Amino acid sequence: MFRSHTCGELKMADVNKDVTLAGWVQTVRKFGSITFVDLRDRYGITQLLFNESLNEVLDKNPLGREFVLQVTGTVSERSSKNANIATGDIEIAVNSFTILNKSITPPFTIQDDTDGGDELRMKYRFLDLRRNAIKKNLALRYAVGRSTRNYLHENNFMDIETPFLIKSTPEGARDFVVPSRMNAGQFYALPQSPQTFKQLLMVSGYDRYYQIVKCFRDEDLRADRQPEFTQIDCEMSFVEQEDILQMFEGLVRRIFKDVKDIDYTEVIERMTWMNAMWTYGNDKPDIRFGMKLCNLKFPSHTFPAQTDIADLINRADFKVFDEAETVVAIAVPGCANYTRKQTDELTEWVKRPQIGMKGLVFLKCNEDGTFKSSVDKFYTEDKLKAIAAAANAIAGDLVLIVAGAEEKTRKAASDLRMHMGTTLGLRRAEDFKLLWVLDFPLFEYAEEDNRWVARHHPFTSPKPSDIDTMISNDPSIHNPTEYLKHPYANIKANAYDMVLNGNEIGGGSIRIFQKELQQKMFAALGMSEEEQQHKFGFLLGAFEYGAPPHGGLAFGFDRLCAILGGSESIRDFIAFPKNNSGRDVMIDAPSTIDEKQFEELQIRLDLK
RNA sequence: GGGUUGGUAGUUCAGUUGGUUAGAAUGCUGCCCUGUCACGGCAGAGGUCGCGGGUUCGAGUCCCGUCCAGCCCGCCA
Repeated sequence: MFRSHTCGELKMADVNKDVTLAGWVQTVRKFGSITFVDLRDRYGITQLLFNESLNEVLDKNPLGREFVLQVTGTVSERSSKNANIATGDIEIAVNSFTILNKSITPPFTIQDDTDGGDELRMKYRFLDLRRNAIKKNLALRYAVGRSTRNYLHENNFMDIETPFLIKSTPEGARDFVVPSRMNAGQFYALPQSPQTFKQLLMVSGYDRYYQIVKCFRDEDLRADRQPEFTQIDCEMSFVEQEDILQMFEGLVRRIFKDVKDIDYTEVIERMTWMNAMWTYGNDKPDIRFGMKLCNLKFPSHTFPAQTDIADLINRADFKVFDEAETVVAIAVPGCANYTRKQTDELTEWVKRPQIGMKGLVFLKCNEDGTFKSSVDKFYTEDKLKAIAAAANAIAGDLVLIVAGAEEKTRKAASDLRMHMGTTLGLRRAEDFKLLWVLDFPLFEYAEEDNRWVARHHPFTSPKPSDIDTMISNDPSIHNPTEYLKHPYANIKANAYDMVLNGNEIGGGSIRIFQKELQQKMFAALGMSEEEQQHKFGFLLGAFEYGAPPHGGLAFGFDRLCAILGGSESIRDFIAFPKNNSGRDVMIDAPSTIDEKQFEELQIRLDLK
């Protein structure tokens, strides 16, 4: 045995015990003839005391940071204690030591507040992983995984592995492809999700399946997106939407309890997609704070159930509003005293290409009951008051108004709302609020191909009440400019997303389980019968042998961990992540391969 | 594909209006130090200012291009 104890467990009760520890040298503090060494391992840090007699040996064998050291000694009470670490009451009076391995000087400090930048930390990830900050994140990830497995196991779910070398599918994200040597000229694809396999398992009767599984998508990356990521993938048979929502509310509550010791007992709010877009301009709203959208003007077809209040702003000779398709306001609490500089900064913020607005109208609701706006010359004080009232602004609020094309403006209003929420400190990392978004549209219109694409995926079932509409109508779009009038535009999906603090953490749907409806779906997406057979013949075939009604969902495991850990970026919740360009800078992948490998694959490289 | 911010010592950064020998902190090396725990003190080493081109008497600084990294938009069924 290299050690009798870890570096995190010795306490006052262990005083006078003879122990052997092994770990890495965190710091060396020399005081003439005595030396303190902090020894670190996965469990903590223990202070070692090298006394006068050992110091001479130490001088001949000097220790450096990250040396691997084994020491034997006696646990003793410290004369001055350190309340900051768990073992701070004791130290080890070292009798003998062995340097198990040396280390060259690390390129950055192995500390909570390391001096290393992201790029360097990624290149030396094996050193970065020694840091507490990352260790804590990986421990949290492990805890989320354990909690998930326990809950699903207790609820009769069975973990079944599905293959990674599968078939490329046309819909959805770009596939990562793998050439087949034994089938020259043919390629596997890595799964974007185990979707069809878990549906086949339902056909096979494994009525509660789960897997914590890697998925692969060859798309551009973000702080919260990696080319390979992990999903908690679940599927259930003989269920309706409500059964699934309840089962996985239970899972999330269990995770909150196990991992964060939070009793999330409150009712999880539910909102239709239409309502989310109307109220927040966003299909994954952060509902921890207000600042709801006030729709001053909107195209009649987008929200048919809503009352038009455009008269409030129209025909005031203010061209921006008169000509805009959509005008949306938000009331920012307590910001009426914003200076010209601050409002100018907000204007610049919405004019950035990422937001793309032409400008920003603001209306200050002063504490004294007066109003001051950037459109004073177009609107009377009474009108301004009415607009402020419509936006639910009270004295002291700053009303921000954006105008333009529907989708862009709604998104800008949502982005502005989130921006102000962050600015005002209303988005605290340790406050958690869950939300279900329901009734997504089943289809989206793809202008470039003049056809429908599945908003979720092509296996999603329409709402039961919309099945008839789907079957009895021709999906083809004869008049592209009026696609919104096509019956398919209004079909709602039996799909649901779980949203946490403005992040989509999971999503799923009740699936189509009848062959005919699935074929209708494929046809609606512009797939010929031959294509359907070629790409999904196995699924259609399986549906002929008694497929049960089923549905499921998948959680984004990395993202869920990051949010629970209070981070926007998922990278530090993944042991070996990739950078923005999909590179692993530690192992330097991707990389070129040998000519011999190309020969075996019968592939010739001909880069454009 | 686009926007934006950055690239200067091992590391994290500062660097004025274009002007003498490019600085700080930290890390590293050496010496001193018996109670530190961000130990302290003294001394020292350490730089192709990402790369290429241009403007200029003179460029870390200005211009053009390019590469790399971070964040965002598009994209992500």
